Amino acid sequence: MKVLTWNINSVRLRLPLLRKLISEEAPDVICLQETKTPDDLFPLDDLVKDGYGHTHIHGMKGYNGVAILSRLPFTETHIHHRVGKEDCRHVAVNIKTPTFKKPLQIHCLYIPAGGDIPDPAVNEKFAHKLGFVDEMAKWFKKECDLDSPVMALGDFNIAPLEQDVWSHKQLLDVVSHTPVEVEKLGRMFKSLDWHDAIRHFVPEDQKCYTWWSYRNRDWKKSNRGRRLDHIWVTQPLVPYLKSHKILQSARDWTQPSDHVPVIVDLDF
DNA sequence: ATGGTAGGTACCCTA
Repeated sequence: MKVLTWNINSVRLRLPLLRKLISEEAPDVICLQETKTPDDLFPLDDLVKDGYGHTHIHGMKGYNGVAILSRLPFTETHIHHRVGKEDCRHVAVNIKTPTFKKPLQIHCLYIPAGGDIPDPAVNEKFAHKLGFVDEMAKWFKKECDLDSPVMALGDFNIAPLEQDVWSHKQLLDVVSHTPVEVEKLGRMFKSLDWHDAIRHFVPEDQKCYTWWSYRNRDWKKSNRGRRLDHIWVTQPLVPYLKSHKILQSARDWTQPSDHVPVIVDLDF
C-alpha cells in the first residue's frame, strides 16, 4: 500500500502535475495540503476517473485546505477543527487492511507555518503554531491507542533534526527549526510513540529535505532545503515499512510546488 | 543585513 503526501500549493493550478504524479507513482492513498480551494471547486472529476473514487476533502477560499484521495474505501471520515479555528488543517480517514483487525487511521495534517518572528508573545501566527502542536500531542494521546495502526503525515512546517536543514546553526532563529517548536513536535512525537518512517530509511546523520524556497534563483545549486513534510507511523506498522521515496525531481517540474511529494510503501 | 518568489485574491494576505 503506497501512501503519498504532498503540499501541492493550489490543487487547481497543479492538477496536471498531480495527474502526472499519479501516472508515474500510482499511489493508493494521496494526502494533499494547501489545496487552496473551497470543496465545490475542487477538481474531483478527473481524479475520480484516474481511480480515486474515495475522497475526503476539506478546503476554504484562498488558504490552507487538506484532502485525502484513495483507491481504497473509507470506513470512517473525520474533520478536526484545531485550537478554536475552522481553517482546514486536519482530516482523517479509516481504511480496512488485510493485516490488522483495527482499521488503519490516516491523519492528513497541515500545521501552521507560523509567520516570521519566532516569539509567540509578539507573533500570533507563531503562538497559533505552538498551540496547534500542543493540541495535537494531547489529542493523539487521548484519542488513539498505542497498539492501533495509525499514520500521521503532511506538511508539519517543522524540521526537527540538525540534518533536516541546510544549516542547523543558521536556522536556530528561523521559524521551522527553532528549539521551542522542535521541542513541542518532540512531545507530539512521544504522544503515541511515533516512528519516523522517512528517517527509518534515511540515516539521521544524512541531509534530507522535502522543501526548497521559491526565493532562490537556483534551488538545486544553493540547495538550502528543509525537511518540513513528514510521515509518522505507530509501532504496529513499523514491521511493514517496505520503502520510501522523496520525489526531488518534482521541484524541477514546470510551475512546481515548493514542496516535493513524499511516499512510503507498506508491505500489505 | 537584506530581499528574494509564488499563489490567490482583489489592491494585500500567506507562505
